[in-house]
Amino acid sequence: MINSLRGMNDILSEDYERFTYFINTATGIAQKYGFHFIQTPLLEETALFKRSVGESSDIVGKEMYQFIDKGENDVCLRPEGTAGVVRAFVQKKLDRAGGIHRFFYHGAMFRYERPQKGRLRQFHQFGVESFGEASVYEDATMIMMVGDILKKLGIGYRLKLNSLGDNNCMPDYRTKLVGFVQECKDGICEDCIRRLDTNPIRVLDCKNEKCQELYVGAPKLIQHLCSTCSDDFGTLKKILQENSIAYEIDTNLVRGLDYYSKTAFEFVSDNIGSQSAIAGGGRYDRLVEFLDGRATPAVGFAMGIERLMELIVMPESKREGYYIGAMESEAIDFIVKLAHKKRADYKVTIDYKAKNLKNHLKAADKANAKYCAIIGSDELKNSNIWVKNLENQTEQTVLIEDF
RNA sequence: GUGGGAUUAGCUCAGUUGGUUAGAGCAUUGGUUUGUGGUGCCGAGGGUCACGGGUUCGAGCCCCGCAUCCCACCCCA
Repeated sequence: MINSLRGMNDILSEDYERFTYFINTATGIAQKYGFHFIQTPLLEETALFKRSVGESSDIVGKEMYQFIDKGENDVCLRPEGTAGVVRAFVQKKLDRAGGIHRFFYHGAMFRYERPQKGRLRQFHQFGVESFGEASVYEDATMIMMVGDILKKLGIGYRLKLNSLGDNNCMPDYRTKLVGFVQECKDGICEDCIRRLDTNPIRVLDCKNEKCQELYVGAPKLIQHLCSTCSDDFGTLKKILQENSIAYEIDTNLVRGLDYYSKTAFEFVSDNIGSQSAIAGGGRYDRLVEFLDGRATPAVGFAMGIERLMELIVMPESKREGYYIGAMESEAIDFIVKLAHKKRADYKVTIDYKAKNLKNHLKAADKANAKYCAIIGSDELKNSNIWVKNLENQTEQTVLIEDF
């Protein structure tokens, strides 16, 4: 027997119901916010992710499905969605068109990691990206959209918030932080020593307790923001408060992708094990430029569909359509015809075997049909059909032409 | 990539110190004397005990390897 690859799952039956329910819900809400669907390829040039996600990130450093194709191109299965959307945005020259462009997408992402609950090698994300709007109101709108989606799905969450500063204040802060960490270099872990060179900000969310103890007195990012960043962060908090969205400031929230600036946020759930992040996003005003576009402010987020699926509260399934059966085998051909006609407008389940009424009712119930329609010897004689409403238990016999 | 646990029917799980033919519930399926379900009763089918080796008179059980899942680290959605 050939099995699926490690960390790659089939989605069917109940999982598929949840999956599509999520996609439909999220899509509906994104459209209400004025976003448009975009689909980008699963395979992209490796350089795209190296330049956008960043070589210092774990994603690019060790988790990419990277290979050389038959044309000797260095290509990669996408590990995340933003890079491809930005590439498309620049390629279609929308950066030069001006105005605001808002997109949403969903699809498979690939990361070569050790799988566990809520972490797969092929997983699915739903994400949105907004280009051309520098206002922090757009950041708040993103957060509200995530909040709306989670609320509609019945999912509880905590929202973590931070600001990463911009070109003005981040470099100064980074220098200060590096200075601080150099002072306690003897006590920190190997990873943090490496981070000092590659991406010093990332020491802040080091999980090592010893490191965290040493960093307690480290300079805090949000205390070193320039006035623009600081004002925007204040405005963001105000907007969230006014819209009744609870948040907690997490000065160590750095996020794993290099392209974020200013607003960074993460939605976490306490009910799905250690992989607790269910959505994450933020502002990335410099990424379009990095990818050879005209400088364009941008902000976005992504949600992990598999992690969300465990938390979704599904609406009650309602009885739907018809179950059609016969009690005499001579009637089978006729009910096949009837079902064909009825399927133009309704979901129809049909049984090809003649059975007694009790068995048909059982089967109709199992099929979750709203009506059970049966033709027996009486009905055959009188050209009518017996129909029972399985919800309210009313029944009637009607002429075939009225069915 | 490193460490730990698990793997028995379609699903959830029992299975004694190694000892005949490996069990249960749910699901599937058949029947249940006259045409009424979701909730009665009686039956049936379904297992290479993950896979590959080894020890033993004898292995679901012990040993080694391997695959997958789960947990932790790492990281993230």
